[in-house]
Amino acid sequence: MRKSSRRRHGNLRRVVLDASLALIAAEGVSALSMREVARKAGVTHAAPYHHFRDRAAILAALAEEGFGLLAAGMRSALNAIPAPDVQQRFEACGVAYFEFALRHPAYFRVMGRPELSEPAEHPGVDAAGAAVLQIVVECVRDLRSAKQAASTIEPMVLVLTGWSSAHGLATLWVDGPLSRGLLGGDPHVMARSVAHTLGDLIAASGILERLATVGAPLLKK
Amino acid sequence: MRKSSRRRHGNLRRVVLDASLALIAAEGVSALSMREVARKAGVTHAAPYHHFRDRAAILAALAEEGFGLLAAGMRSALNAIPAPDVQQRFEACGVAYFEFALRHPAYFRVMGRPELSEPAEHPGVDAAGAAVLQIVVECVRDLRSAKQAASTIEPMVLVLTGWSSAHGLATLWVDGPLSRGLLGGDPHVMARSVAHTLGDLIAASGILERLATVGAPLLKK
DNA sequence: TGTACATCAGTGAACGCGCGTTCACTGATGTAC
DNA sequence: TGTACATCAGTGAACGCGCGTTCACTGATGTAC
Repeated sequence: MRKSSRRRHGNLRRVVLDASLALIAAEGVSALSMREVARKAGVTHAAPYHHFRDRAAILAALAEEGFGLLAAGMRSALNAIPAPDVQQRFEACGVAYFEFALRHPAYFRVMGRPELSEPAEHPGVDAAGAAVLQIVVECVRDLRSAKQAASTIEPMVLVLTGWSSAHGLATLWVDGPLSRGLLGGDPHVMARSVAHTLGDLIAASGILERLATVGAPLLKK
Repeated sequence: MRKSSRRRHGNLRRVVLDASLALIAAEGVSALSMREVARKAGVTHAAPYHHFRDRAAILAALAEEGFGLLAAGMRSALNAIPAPDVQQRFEACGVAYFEFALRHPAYFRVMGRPELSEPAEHPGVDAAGAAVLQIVVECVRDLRSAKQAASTIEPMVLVLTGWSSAHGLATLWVDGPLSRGLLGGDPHVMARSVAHTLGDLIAASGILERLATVGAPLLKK
């Protein structure tokens, strides 16, 4: 490639974003620096300044893009399931959320640390995040008409569910949007509500009697 | 304070750890540098090297300490509830986990990013983390004998529960111990298991019929 | 179609800064006698 | 109790490095005529 052909890149904004994603996926958000990303993009370290004011601007662009992709993924997962199967749609919603994180760890990392994108200066980020939450709300709303029986649940899966809920709520508070008033609640009440919900669900589902027989071997360990 | 009185600190290891916690709580893990922490500890920038080999050694010490505190908090919460109340104990377990994160955000941040403490060089960290998981497993094991009826659950709380579970599982995979083989499973199976568990529990609990009447106003919005 | 010109994305040198790490040092403390 | 000495935690100077940011510049591209 001749030196001259690198002028008037035309595409640098996208190239910088992709290079940032690669960097963040490989070494974490803290590895993202203007100079390193320029290096990875094959461009002088001052070039990205023509497209992004600073590091936070790159992160904000990635966060907004990521929320858009996540929302699209969840909507597409939901569309693949007939409207009457509300429980499967609810489950698909959670699965899609996780699958997104698995497929796009760099986006997920940036989205999970809203303080890095200086939300006050980039309102689009919060708006894109709110759109995702809206999907979850719709899923739960749809659940109101469902009536299905519980199947067998393995104890270690119950452990994982409980752990995920607790860890997720904690993360959403400590490093996420909950502490910034998203659902506008007291964190202690939230914690007790979620824990109590899981407990109630477990108790009312009749799963406990089955655990005694079906799941016993796994918990022996 | 005379200059001479600062010699033979005697306490610097603890002071450095506390200064690190303050730094991490205020500005995140990436704000922790050897020089900044020394400055905050009121000591020359080379002094901490007599107690910690490098930055990772400080983080490893914090992570191990944090897991110990979390385990102690969970055990103490469990001990406050009579053994027969297994569902309340299960709920208290999740609440204690969250309360820990709320009270000790700096510890929680470090614990949630195991790669920073170079676990290969600091095996005590993983051991301390495993001890916490063991407590959750015990809680679920105890649940096998419980039989209680579900009370009323608010729809937004159900949203929060689902969101927390999905976000928690995703975080535990992307930036946490799950991807390092802790429960030794395929992530896609894990995601489907957790989602299906929640769905099953919701369906089997009979909560759905009640949502139609009790929770309707909240979902209208 | 061909030419002259304006634009502005990318260049490369330069600045000051905080960082990690090393090193010979020094002096407060604890111990042996 | 008093003295001499060994220890080693903390000092402060020094090194090289990558970073963010600025700046005058330059030359490929698009447009007007």
